[in-house]
Amino acid sequence: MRPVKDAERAILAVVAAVPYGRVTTYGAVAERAGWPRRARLVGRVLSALPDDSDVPWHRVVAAGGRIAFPAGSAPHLRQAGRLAGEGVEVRAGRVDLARHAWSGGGDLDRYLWGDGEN
DNA sequence: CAAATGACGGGGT
DNA sequence: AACCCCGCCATTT
Repeated sequence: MRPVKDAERAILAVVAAVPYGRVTTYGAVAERAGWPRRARLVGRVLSALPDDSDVPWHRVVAAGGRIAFPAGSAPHLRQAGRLAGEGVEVRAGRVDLARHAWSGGGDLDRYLWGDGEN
């Protein structure tokens, strides 16, 4: 089994667990998915998502709360718009992580690695 | 097969 | 804050 496939599964599970109105970073997702220092891999996986995907990719931002897409680009505006729609304030292409960052938490770890399956 | 690329991150200037 | 540079690594040139 190609390792990167496993990573993809875990990464998507983590992103899917980010609550409405909260955000997290590529690095944090990688860490949480069990692939420390693989932030780029997270970006790669998200870039492959179909447009109709239910995965809340817009809740994932770069380090420091910065939106990873070039300012003014279509994807950038799309992400900023979705975040604003959830009550997350986006200013100068970035969000205040201190205020909106997702603290992981909950039953995610058990869901991923916990007892028995998955 | 070597070099470039990118939805990244961190440190230094 | 704004850059620049380098480490990182799967993919694509």
